Amino acid sequence: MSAMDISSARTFAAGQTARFAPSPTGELHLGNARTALFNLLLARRSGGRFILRIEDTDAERSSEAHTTALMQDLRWLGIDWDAGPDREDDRGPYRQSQRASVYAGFFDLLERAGAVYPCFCSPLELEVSRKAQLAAGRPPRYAGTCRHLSPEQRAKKHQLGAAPTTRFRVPAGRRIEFVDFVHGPQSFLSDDIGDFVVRRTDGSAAFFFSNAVDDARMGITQVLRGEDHLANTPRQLLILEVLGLAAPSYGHVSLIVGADGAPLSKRHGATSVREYRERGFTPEALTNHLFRLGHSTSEHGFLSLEAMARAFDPAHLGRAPARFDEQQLHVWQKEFAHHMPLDRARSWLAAVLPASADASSVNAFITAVLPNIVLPEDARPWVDVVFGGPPALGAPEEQGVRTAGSSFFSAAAQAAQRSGNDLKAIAAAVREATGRKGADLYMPLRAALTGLTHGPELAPLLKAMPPGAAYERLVRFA
RNA sequence: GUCCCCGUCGUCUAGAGGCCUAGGACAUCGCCCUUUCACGGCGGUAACACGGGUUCGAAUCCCGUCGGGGACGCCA
Repeated sequence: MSAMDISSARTFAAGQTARFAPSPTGELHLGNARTALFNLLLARRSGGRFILRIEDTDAERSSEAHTTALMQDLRWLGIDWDAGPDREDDRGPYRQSQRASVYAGFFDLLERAGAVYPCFCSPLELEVSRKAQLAAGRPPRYAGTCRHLSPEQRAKKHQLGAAPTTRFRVPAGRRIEFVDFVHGPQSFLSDDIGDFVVRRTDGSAAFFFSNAVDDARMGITQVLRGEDHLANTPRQLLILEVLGLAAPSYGHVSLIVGADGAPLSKRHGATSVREYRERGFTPEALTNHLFRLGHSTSEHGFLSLEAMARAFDPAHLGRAPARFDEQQLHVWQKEFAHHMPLDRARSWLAAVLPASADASSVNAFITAVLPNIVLPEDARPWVDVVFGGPPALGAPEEQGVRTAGSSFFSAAAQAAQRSGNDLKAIAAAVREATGRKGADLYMPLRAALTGLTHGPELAPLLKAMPPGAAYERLVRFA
C-alpha cells in the first residue's frame, strides 16, 4: 500500500457520524440537550460529522414553530450541525416529513420480503386487546389478529373501506444480540416482541422504521440516545436486517432525573433550555454542567466545547440515572459569570442595566458588580444602589452610622467634596480625623454609601456612581 | 404481568478480584487571608442498598431480596 493509499484510507475512515434526532413536539428538554451535546462531542472528538434530523412524521403533534425553536436553542447552546434542515446535502432531506419517497422504496422492499402485512385492527380494538391482556396478567402485545389473513380476507377488508396500518412480522424463536457501547452486550428474544406498526393508516412512516432507515441512509455510525430506546433497539435491528442495511453502533445513556430520583418533570422546576436561558443562565454554564451529568472526566474547571470534545469519552458514560441538581448548575454559572468578558457581560446584563447611564459608568458598574453575582437578577438591587438616589438605611446600618458620629461624616463629606467618588481619599480623611481603621472605618462608610453592610468592593462601586454621589450620600449624616 | 436497564459520600462520579483503612470534583463545615460579601489557601465531615454464596482475598464475579427506571402505542 502506498503512502497515498494510507492517507486516503485514513481520511475515509476518520470520523464517526453522529446525529441528534428530536421530534418537534415541544421545547428542547434538558435531557435532549444533553443527548445533543454528547452526540456533537462524539462526532467532533473523532473529527467526524454531526447531523440534525427532525423527526416530524407525526403531523398532529409536530410543528414548524417547535422546529425553529429547537434549532435556536441548540445554536444558543453552541451546538451546530454539519447537515440539517437548514443545511441540506445529498443525504437529506433532513426532515422526515419530506422523506416519503425514500420510505416508499423501503416499504416496497419490506413487502416483497414478506416481512410486513396490512393490519385492519382499529385503535379501539387494539386498546381493548391490550387491556384484556394486562388484566389477564400477560404482556400487552399485538395479538396477531391480522397476521394470517388470507388474500381474500384482506381484499374484503379493503373493500369495506378500512385503511390498514402496516405491521412488521417479527420472526419467531430468534435471539437478537448487539453490543451497546454504553451498556455492553445485550440479548433479547424475538418471542417477547409483538408485531409492531411501521406505517400508519395515513401512509406515514412510524418511528422504528423511519428512524432506523434514516440512520442507515444518512451514514450514521454512532447512535447515542436515551435509555428509553434500549429495549426497542432489537426491533430496529430486525428491520435493518430485512432491508439489508448496515446498523449503526448503538449506545444508550441513562435518563436525567430530578433531585428525588423521579423522572424530570415540571414539578421539579425548569426543565427546558429556554427556561434556563430566560432566567439568565449562560450556555457555557449549561453545557459544562450537562457535560458532567452522567459522564465523568478528569478535567476540572470550565471547558469550551472544543475542550469538551477532546475530553469526551463514551466509555465514561454513566449507566445509572443522573440527578439534575440545580445547585451544581449554579456553581458553573457563578464560575462563568465571574470570569465573563466585559462585552459579554454588557449584553448578558442588558435587561437590568439602566438605559440612561453612559458607557463608562456602565462599564465601571459591571466591573464592580460582576464578581458578586450569579444571575442578571442579582445585579438589579445594585443598579438601584449605584444609579438611584441616596439609599435608605436599614435599622442595623442606621445604628452603625449613628455610632460613627457626625464628625466622622463631616470629614468624609468634605473629602468627597474635594476628591469626588474616591474611596481612598475619603477613607484617608476620615482615618486622620477620627483615628478609626479597619471595619470601624469602612463599615459606616459602606452603610452610608450603599445602605447595606455587605456587597461588592466599595471603591469600584463608588467609581460607578454619578459625580457628586459620594458627597450627597455622606453629607446626610454630617 | 413479561422483558430490559440501574443501585458507591448531599450531588456528579473513579473503581474491570488484591494498588481501596474506597480516590476526585462540587456542595457543606472549620481555620487562614480580608473593610463586608465573594475570591484564594489549608484542613475536616461524608458512600460501596440488603442478604447469601464463589475465593486465601469482593465495591468489583454469581444468586436472591428490596428499591428506582424503561419498553411492551397508528408517541418518539
